Amino acid sequence: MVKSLTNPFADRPTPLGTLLSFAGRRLGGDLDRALREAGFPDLRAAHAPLFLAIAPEGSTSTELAARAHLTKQSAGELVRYLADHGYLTVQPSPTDGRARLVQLTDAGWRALEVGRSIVQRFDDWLDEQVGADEVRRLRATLDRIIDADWESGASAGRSRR
Amino acid sequence: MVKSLTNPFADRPTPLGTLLSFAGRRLGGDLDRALREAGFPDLRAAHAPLFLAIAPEGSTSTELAARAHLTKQSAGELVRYLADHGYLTVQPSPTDGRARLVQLTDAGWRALEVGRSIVQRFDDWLDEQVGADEVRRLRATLDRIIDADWESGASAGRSRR
DNA sequence: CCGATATAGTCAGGTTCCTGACCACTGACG
DNA sequence: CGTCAGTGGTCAGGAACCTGACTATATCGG
Repeated sequence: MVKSLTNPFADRPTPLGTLLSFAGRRLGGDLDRALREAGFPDLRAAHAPLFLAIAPEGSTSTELAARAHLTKQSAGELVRYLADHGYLTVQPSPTDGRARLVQLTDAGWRALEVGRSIVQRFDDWLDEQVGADEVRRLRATLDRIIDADWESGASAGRSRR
Repeated sequence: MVKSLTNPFADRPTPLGTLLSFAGRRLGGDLDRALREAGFPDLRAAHAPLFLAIAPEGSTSTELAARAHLTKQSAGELVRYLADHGYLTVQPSPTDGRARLVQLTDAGWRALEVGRSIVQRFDDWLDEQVGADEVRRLRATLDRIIDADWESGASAGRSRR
């Protein structure tokens, strides 16, 4: 049981995008739970890419957005949340009047370390399940999909984010 | 440019869940766009697993939720939307007074066909990019992740959805 | 030095998911 | 044949994304 999953009728395989979303949600939920159990109930999976994108000397939220593949709006909201919860500070940039510089606090650095070890634990589990080699392939294929450029013909619309 | 992606500092690899979510969003967006261009501006990627989960004779929305890996609430909302837009009908089950039976309309069947061909087009592109073999591995690994059971020790909490 | 254009960030509002709490009906059992 | 655990579905509310429109500052070209 539990084996049925999507699509028992028809020969149609589940669309890859759907499958990726399922898997992403699954892992995200697991990470949320692990963070809660580790004593960081106010941190969630969505914050991970942000933490990883912050340069030691600080970054602007627009930089974070670009590196974390988010819009400026989403990044800005997450930054506000994390600042409110004491994981980072935001101060005006000394060199650019428009920009605001984001930096990790001590609590932020601690959270980053804990998060890293949790993620490591999952990676280890997966290595064991499917093999480190397979995991490498998986990452490579995902990278390929993420910055694919398959609009070939069609609607002209260039530009992204 | 555009090549940097997450995490240029530190040795830390992007968490796999994050990567999966990026890729899923990316493909989802592409599918949305393709559907719009194909003349179905009111259909989105999120609807795909639902269409695929509907049995020819009809299914209840709770069945759809289980097969599409969603909560009853999410499935119910999507069903309402698709019914409002004429892609499916909802009628009381003759055999169970609580249940409501969901079926595809003619428009629903047409949309299903179009969607299938769009997804096929992307699958072909990906096969060509990374090889059919690689894609098979990818699907297998994703399936593995989706119904993984890695809570080993910890918090006892069994049950899921 | 000034106007055009680009960039940093915000505000408003929508979509797709989720959890928790609840009601209505079913079906089994004592 | 009446209670009641189980299940189908809804309501309320929150999280993490998005697009589009806007303001304020920066920078570049003449």
